[in-house]
Amino acid sequence: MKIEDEIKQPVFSNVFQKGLINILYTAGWISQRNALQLKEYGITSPQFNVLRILRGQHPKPATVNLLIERMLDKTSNASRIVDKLELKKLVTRTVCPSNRRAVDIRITEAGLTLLSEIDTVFAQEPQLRNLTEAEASQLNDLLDKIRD
Amino acid sequence: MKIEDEIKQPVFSNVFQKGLINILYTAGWISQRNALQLKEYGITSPQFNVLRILRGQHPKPATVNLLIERMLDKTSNASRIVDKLELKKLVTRTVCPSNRRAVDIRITEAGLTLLSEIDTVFAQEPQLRNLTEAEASQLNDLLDKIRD
DNA sequence: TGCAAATATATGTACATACATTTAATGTCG
DNA sequence: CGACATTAAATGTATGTACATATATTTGCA
Repeated sequence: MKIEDEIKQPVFSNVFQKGLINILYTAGWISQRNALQLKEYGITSPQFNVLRILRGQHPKPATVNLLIERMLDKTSNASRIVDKLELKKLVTRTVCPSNRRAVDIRITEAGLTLLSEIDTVFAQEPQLRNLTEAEASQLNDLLDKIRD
Repeated sequence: MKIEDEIKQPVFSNVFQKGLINILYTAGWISQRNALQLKEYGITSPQFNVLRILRGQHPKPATVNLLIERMLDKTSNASRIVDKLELKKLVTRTVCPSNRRAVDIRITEAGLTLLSEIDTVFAQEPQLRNLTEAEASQLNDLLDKIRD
Protein backbone atom coordinates (compact mmCIF):
# COMPACT_ATOMS: atom_id res chain seq x y z
CA MET A 1 0.00 0.00 0.00
CA LYS A 2 1.25 3.50 -0.69
CA ILE A 3 2.36 5.40 2.34
CA GLU A 4 -0.29 8.10 1.72
CA ASP A 5 -3.04 5.56 2.32
CA GLU A 6 -1.40 3.81 5.23
CA ILE A 7 -1.33 6.92 7.37
CA LYS A 8 -4.27 8.61 5.62
CA GLN A 9 -2.31 11.68 4.68
CA PRO A 10 -3.42 12.68 1.16
CA VAL A 11 -0.33 14.62 0.10
CA PHE A 12 3.18 15.32 1.29
CA SER A 13 4.78 18.70 0.86
CA ASN A 14 7.61 17.12 -1.13
CA VAL A 15 9.29 13.86 -1.96
CA PHE A 16 11.93 14.34 0.77
CA GLN A 17 9.32 14.78 3.47
CA LYS A 18 7.56 11.71 2.14
CA GLY A 19 10.80 9.73 2.12
CA LEU A 20 11.47 10.59 5.72
CA ILE A 21 8.05 9.44 6.88
CA ASN A 22 8.35 6.38 4.66
CA ILE A 23 11.58 5.24 6.32
CA LEU A 24 10.13 5.63 9.80
CA TYR A 25 6.89 3.95 8.84
CA THR A 26 8.57 1.04 7.06
CA ALA A 27 10.95 0.47 9.96
CA GLY A 28 7.96 0.35 12.31
CA TRP A 29 6.22 -2.07 9.97
CA ILE A 30 9.23 -4.38 9.95
CA SER A 31 9.74 -4.14 13.72
CA GLN A 32 6.15 -5.03 14.37
CA ARG A 33 6.35 -8.12 12.17
CA ASN A 34 9.56 -9.22 13.83
CA ALA A 35 8.20 -8.64 17.31
CA LEU A 36 5.16 -10.78 16.50
CA GLN A 37 7.30 -13.69 15.32
CA LEU A 38 9.66 -13.44 18.29
CA LYS A 39 6.81 -13.33 20.75
CA GLU A 40 6.15 -17.03 20.14
CA TYR A 41 9.63 -17.68 21.49
CA GLY A 42 9.14 -15.54 24.55
CA ILE A 43 11.65 -12.84 23.70
CA THR A 44 11.48 -9.25 22.47
CA SER A 45 13.40 -7.73 19.55
CA PRO A 46 16.06 -6.03 21.68
CA GLN A 47 16.58 -9.28 23.57
CA PHE A 48 16.92 -11.14 20.27
CA ASN A 49 19.48 -8.65 19.00
CA VAL A 50 21.57 -8.98 22.14
CA LEU A 51 21.44 -12.77 21.88
CA ARG A 52 22.71 -12.62 18.29
CA ILE A 53 25.60 -10.41 19.28
CA LEU A 54 26.48 -12.86 22.03
CA ARG A 55 26.35 -15.76 19.59
CA GLY A 56 28.72 -13.83 17.33
CA GLN A 57 31.18 -13.63 20.21
CA HIS A 58 30.69 -17.19 21.43
CA PRO A 59 32.53 -18.79 23.12
CA LYS A 60 34.23 -15.53 24.04
CA PRO A 61 32.30 -13.35 26.51
CA ALA A 62 30.98 -9.87 25.77
CA THR A 63 30.78 -6.89 28.09
CA VAL A 64 27.89 -4.46 28.38
CA ASN A 65 30.04 -1.93 26.55
CA LEU A 66 30.50 -4.24 23.60
CA LEU A 67 26.76 -4.84 23.43
CA ILE A 68 26.07 -1.11 23.36
CA GLU A 69 28.61 -0.64 20.56
CA ARG A 70 26.90 -3.21 18.38
CA MET A 71 23.27 -2.64 19.17
CA LEU A 72 21.13 -0.93 16.57
CA ASP A 73 19.95 1.52 19.15
CA LYS A 74 23.00 2.83 20.95
CA THR A 75 21.15 4.53 23.75
CA SER A 76 19.00 1.66 24.90
CA ASN A 77 19.68 0.05 28.19
CA ALA A 78 21.79 -3.05 27.63
CA SER A 79 22.07 -3.74 31.37
CA ARG A 80 18.37 -4.26 31.80
CA ILE A 81 17.97 -6.26 28.61
CA VAL A 82 20.64 -8.62 29.91
CA ASP A 83 18.69 -8.79 33.20
CA LYS A 84 15.70 -10.21 31.34
CA LEU A 85 17.80 -12.70 29.39
CA GLU A 86 19.50 -13.84 32.57
CA LEU A 87 16.14 -14.49 34.22
CA LYS A 88 15.26 -16.75 31.28
CA LYS A 89 18.61 -18.56 31.64
CA LEU A 90 19.59 -17.59 28.08
CA VAL A 91 22.76 -15.79 29.21
CA THR A 92 25.11 -15.84 32.18
CA ARG A 93 26.76 -12.91 33.88
CA THR A 94 30.05 -13.19 35.77
CA VAL A 95 32.46 -10.54 37.00
CA CYS A 96 35.32 -10.18 34.53
CA PRO A 97 38.45 -11.53 36.27
CA SER A 98 40.88 -9.15 34.55
CA ASN A 99 38.79 -6.05 35.16
CA ARG A 100 36.44 -6.29 38.07
CA ARG A 101 34.44 -3.26 36.91
CA ALA A 102 33.34 -5.15 33.82
CA VAL A 103 30.95 -8.07 33.51
CA ASP A 104 31.45 -11.07 31.23
CA ILE A 105 28.21 -11.96 29.50
CA ARG A 106 27.90 -15.30 27.72
CA ILE A 107 25.11 -17.00 25.81
CA THR A 108 24.08 -20.35 27.29
CA GLU A 109 23.37 -23.60 25.47
CA ALA A 110 19.68 -22.87 25.91
CA GLY A 111 20.25 -19.50 24.26
CA LEU A 112 22.06 -21.04 21.30
CA THR A 113 19.31 -23.63 20.86
CA LEU A 114 16.63 -20.96 20.93
CA LEU A 115 18.46 -18.88 18.32
CA SER A 116 18.86 -21.78 15.94
CA GLU A 117 15.14 -22.57 16.20
CA ILE A 118 14.31 -18.97 15.37
CA ASP A 119 16.80 -18.97 12.48
CA THR A 120 15.00 -21.92 10.94
CA VAL A 121 11.67 -20.14 11.01
CA PHE A 122 13.05 -16.83 9.76
CA ALA A 123 14.86 -18.55 6.91
CA GLN A 124 11.55 -19.89 5.64
CA GLU A 125 10.17 -16.39 5.08
CA PRO A 126 13.08 -14.38 3.77
CA GLN A 127 13.28 -10.67 4.48
CA LEU A 128 12.71 -8.05 1.77
CA ARG A 129 11.45 -10.83 -0.48
CA ASN A 130 9.70 -8.30 -2.72
CA LEU A 131 12.97 -6.73 -3.82
CA THR A 132 15.42 -8.01 -6.39
CA GLU A 133 19.06 -8.20 -5.40
CA ALA A 134 19.79 -5.08 -7.45
CA GLU A 135 17.00 -3.18 -5.74
CA ALA A 136 18.20 -4.22 -2.30
CA SER A 137 21.68 -2.92 -3.17
CA GLN A 138 20.21 0.32 -4.40
CA LEU A 139 18.28 0.66 -1.14
CA ASN A 140 21.44 0.12 0.89
CA ASP A 141 23.27 2.79 -1.09
CA LEU A 142 20.48 5.31 -0.64
CA LEU A 143 20.22 4.67 3.10
CA ASP A 144 23.99 4.94 3.59
CA LYS A 145 23.94 8.22 1.66
CA ILE A 146 21.24 9.65 3.91
CA ARG A 147 23.44 9.22 6.97
CA ASP A 148 26.58 10.71 5.44
CA MET B 1 29.40 5.89 7.29
CA LYS B 2 28.68 2.42 5.96
CA ILE B 3 26.33 0.36 8.06
CA GLU B 4 29.01 -2.29 8.61
CA ASP B 5 31.14 0.21 10.51
CA GLU B 6 28.31 1.83 12.41
CA ILE B 7 27.31 -1.37 14.14
CA LYS B 8 30.76 -2.98 13.85
CA GLN B 9 29.49 -6.00 11.98
CA PRO B 10 32.11 -6.85 9.35
CA VAL B 11 29.89 -8.73 6.90
CA PHE B 12 26.22 -9.48 6.30
CA SER B 13 25.06 -12.83 5.02
CA ASN B 14 23.43 -11.14 2.03
CA VAL B 15 22.26 -7.83 0.67
CA PHE B 16 18.67 -8.41 1.87
CA GLN B 17 19.76 -9.03 5.43
CA LYS B 18 21.87 -5.90 5.21
CA GLY B 19 18.99 -3.90 3.78
CA LEU B 20 16.76 -4.92 6.64
CA ILE B 21 19.26 -3.86 9.27
CA ASN B 22 19.96 -0.70 7.32
CA ILE B 23 16.32 0.40 7.35
CA LEU B 24 16.02 -0.19 11.09
CA TYR B 25 19.32 1.51 11.81
CA THR B 26 18.59 4.52 9.59
CA ALA B 27 15.14 4.98 11.11
CA GLY B 28 16.73 4.97 14.57
CA TRP B 29 19.34 7.46 13.41
CA ILE B 30 16.64 9.82 12.12
CA SER B 31 14.47 9.40 15.23
CA GLN B 32 17.36 10.19 17.50
CA ARG B 33 18.19 13.39 15.60
CA ASN B 34 14.57 14.48 15.67
CA ALA B 35 14.20 13.69 19.36
CA LEU B 36 17.28 15.78 20.14
CA GLN B 37 15.94 18.79 18.27
CA LEU B 38 12.48 18.48 19.81
CA LYS B 39 13.87 18.18 23.30
CA GLU B 40 14.76 21.88 23.25
CA TYR B 41 11.07 22.58 22.88
CA GLY B 42 10.08 20.26 25.71
CA ILE B 43 8.22 17.70 23.65
CA THR B 44 8.91 14.17 22.45
CA SER B 45 8.55 12.82 18.90
CA PRO B 46 5.21 11.10 19.46
CA GLN B 47 3.89 14.27 21.08
CA PHE B 48 5.13 16.28 18.08
CA ASN B 49 3.42 13.93 15.66
CA VAL B 50 0.12 14.18 17.50
CA LEU B 51 0.39 17.98 17.53
CA ARG B 52 0.92 18.02 13.77
CA ILE B 53 -2.13 15.85 13.18
CA LEU B 54 -4.16 18.21 15.36
CA ARG B 55 -2.89 21.21 13.42
CA GLY B 56 -3.98 19.47 10.23
CA GLN B 57 -7.49 19.23 11.64
CA HIS B 58 -7.57 22.72 13.14
CA PRO B 59 -9.99 24.32 13.87
CA LYS B 60 -11.94 21.07 13.73
CA PRO B 61 -11.39 18.72 16.68
CA ALA B 62 -9.88 15.26 16.44
CA THR B 63 -10.81 12.17 18.42
CA VAL B 64 -8.42 9.62 19.88
CA ASN B 65 -9.51 7.25 17.11
CA LEU B 66 -8.52 9.70 14.40
CA LEU B 67 -5.12 10.17 16.04
CA ILE B 68 -4.52 6.41 16.11
CA GLU B 69 -5.48 6.12 12.42
CA ARG B 70 -2.92 8.72 11.40
CA MET B 71 -0.08 8.00 13.76
CA LEU B 72 2.97 6.29 12.38
CA ASP B 73 2.78 3.71 15.09
CA LYS B 74 -0.76 2.42 15.19
CA THR B 75 -0.46 0.56 18.45
CA SER B 76 0.93 3.32 20.58
CA ASN B 77 -1.17 4.82 23.27
CA ALA B 78 -2.69 8.02 21.96
CA SER B 79 -4.64 8.59 25.16
CA ARG B 80 -1.54 8.95 27.29
CA ILE B 81 0.28 11.06 24.75
CA VAL B 82 -2.66 13.45 24.81
CA ASP B 83 -2.43 13.40 28.64
CA LYS B 84 1.07 14.81 28.43
CA LEU B 85 0.15 17.45 25.87
CA GLU B 86 -2.82 18.50 27.97
CA LEU B 87 -0.57 18.97 31.01
CA LYS B 88 1.57 21.32 28.93
CA LYS B 89 -1.56 23.22 27.81
CA LEU B 90 -0.78 22.46 24.17
CA VAL B 91 -4.13 20.72 23.60
CA THR B 92 -7.58 20.72 25.17
CA ARG B 93 -9.84 17.76 25.75
CA THR B 94 -13.63 18.08 25.96
CA VAL B 95 -16.36 15.48 25.79
CA CYS B 96 -17.76 15.34 22.27
CA PRO B 97 -21.31 16.73 22.47
CA SER B 98 -22.72 14.54 19.70
CA ASN B 99 -21.19 11.32 21.02
CA ARG B 100 -20.43 11.32 24.68
CA ARG B 101 -18.16 8.28 24.36
CA ALA B 102 -15.76 10.27 22.23
CA VAL B 103 -13.45 13.10 23.24
CA ASP B 104 -12.81 16.20 21.16
CA ILE B 105 -9.14 17.08 21.15
CA ARG B 106 -8.00 20.48 19.89
CA ILE B 107 -4.64 22.15 19.55
CA THR B 108 -4.38 25.40 21.55
CA GLU B 109 -2.89 28.70 20.45
CA ALA B 110 0.19 27.83 22.49
CA GLY B 111 0.41 24.56 20.56
CA LEU B 112 0.16 26.29 17.20
CA THR B 113 2.81 28.80 18.20
CA LEU B 114 5.16 26.04 19.34
CA LEU B 115 4.71 24.13 16.08
CA SER B 116 5.47 27.15 13.95
CA GLU B 117 8.65 27.83 15.93
CA ILE B 118 9.75 24.25 15.37
CA ASP B 119 8.86 24.44 11.66
CA THR B 120 11.18 27.41 11.28
CA VAL B 121 14.10 25.52 12.78
CA PHE B 122 13.41 22.30 10.86
CA ALA B 123 13.13 24.21 7.58
CA GLN B 124 16.67 25.48 8.03
CA GLU B 125 18.08 21.98 7.99
CA PRO B 126 16.03 20.12 5.39
CA GLN B 127 15.54 16.39 5.74
CA LEU B 128 17.27 13.89 3.44
CA ARG B 129 19.38 16.76 2.13
CA ASN B 130 21.98 14.31 0.83
CA LEU B 131 19.60 12.85 -1.73
CA THR B 132 18.58 14.29 -5.07
CA GLU B 133 14.89 14.47 -5.85
CA ALA B 134 15.22 11.44 -8.14
CA GLU B 135 16.95 9.45 -5.43
CA ALA B 136 14.29 10.32 -2.90
CA SER B 137 11.62 9.12 -5.32
CA GLN B 138 13.51 5.92 -5.89
CA LEU B 139 13.74 5.39 -2.13
CA ASN B 140 9.99 5.87 -1.76
CA ASP B 141 9.30 3.33 -4.48
CA LEU B 142 11.60 0.76 -2.91
CA LEU B 143 10.12 1.21 0.54
CA ASP B 144 6.55 0.96 -0.76
CA LYS B 145 7.51 -2.20 -2.61
CA ILE B 146 8.90 -3.79 0.56
CA ARG B 147 5.53 -3.46 2.28
CA ASP B 148 3.46 -4.83 -0.59
C1' DT C 1 -38.64 -1.40 25.63
C1' DG C 2 -34.76 -3.85 27.09
C1' DC C 3 -30.59 -6.10 26.62
C1' DA C 4 -26.57 -7.78 24.15
C1' DA C 5 -23.06 -6.24 20.92
C1' DA C 6 -20.28 -2.67 19.31
C1' DT C 7 -17.75 1.53 19.96
C1' DA C 8 -14.67 5.18 22.21
C1' DT C 9 -11.61 5.89 25.50
C1' DA C 10 -9.10 4.98 29.71
C1' DT C 11 -6.41 2.10 32.74
C1' DG C 12 -3.16 -1.67 34.27
C1' DT C 13 1.08 -4.14 33.61
C1' DA C 14 5.37 -5.53 31.60
C1' DC C 15 8.95 -4.14 28.91
C1' DA C 16 11.87 -0.75 26.38
C1' DT C 17 13.85 3.93 25.62
C1' DA C 18 16.27 8.10 27.01
C1' DC C 19 19.00 10.25 29.92
C1' DA C 20 20.84 11.63 34.46
C1' DT C 21 22.95 9.97 38.54
C1' DT C 22 25.26 6.58 41.51
C1' DT C 23 28.56 3.03 42.78
C1' DA C 24 32.64 0.59 42.39
C1' DA C 25 37.06 -0.32 40.26
C1' DT C 26 40.93 1.27 37.81
C1' DG C 27 44.34 4.72 35.94
C1' DT C 28 47.13 8.67 36.36
C1' DC C 29 49.96 12.01 37.86
C1' DG C 30 51.75 15.27 41.34
C1' DC D 1 51.61 6.77 47.81
C1' DG D 2 47.28 9.25 47.49
C1' DA D 3 43.82 12.49 45.58
C1' DC D 4 41.25 12.88 41.52
C1' DA D 5 39.67 11.78 37.06
C1' DT D 6 38.08 8.05 34.18
C1' DT D 7 35.74 3.91 33.13
C1' DA D 8 32.10 0.03 33.51
C1' DA D 9 27.94 -1.05 34.93
C1' DA D 10 23.75 -0.43 37.59
C1' DT D 11 19.95 2.31 39.11
C1' DG D 12 16.31 6.05 39.11
C1' DT D 13 12.75 8.51 36.74
C1' DA D 14 9.87 9.93 33.02
C1' DT D 15 8.04 8.60 28.80
C1' DG D 16 6.56 5.46 25.24
C1' DT D 17 5.15 0.70 23.39
C1' DA D 18 2.32 -3.38 23.37
C1' DC D 19 -1.42 -5.63 24.71
C1' DA D 20 -5.18 -7.02 27.80
C1' DT D 21 -8.95 -5.43 30.36
C1' DA D 22 -12.31 -2.08 32.26
C1' DT D 23 -15.81 1.61 31.94
C1' DA D 24 -19.13 4.28 29.79
C1' DT D 25 -22.05 5.22 25.91
C1' DT D 26 -24.48 4.13 21.88
C1' DT D 27 -26.59 1.03 18.55
C1' DG D 28 -29.29 -2.69 16.89
C1' DC D 29 -32.69 -5.75 17.11
C1' DA D 30 -35.71 -9.43 19.30
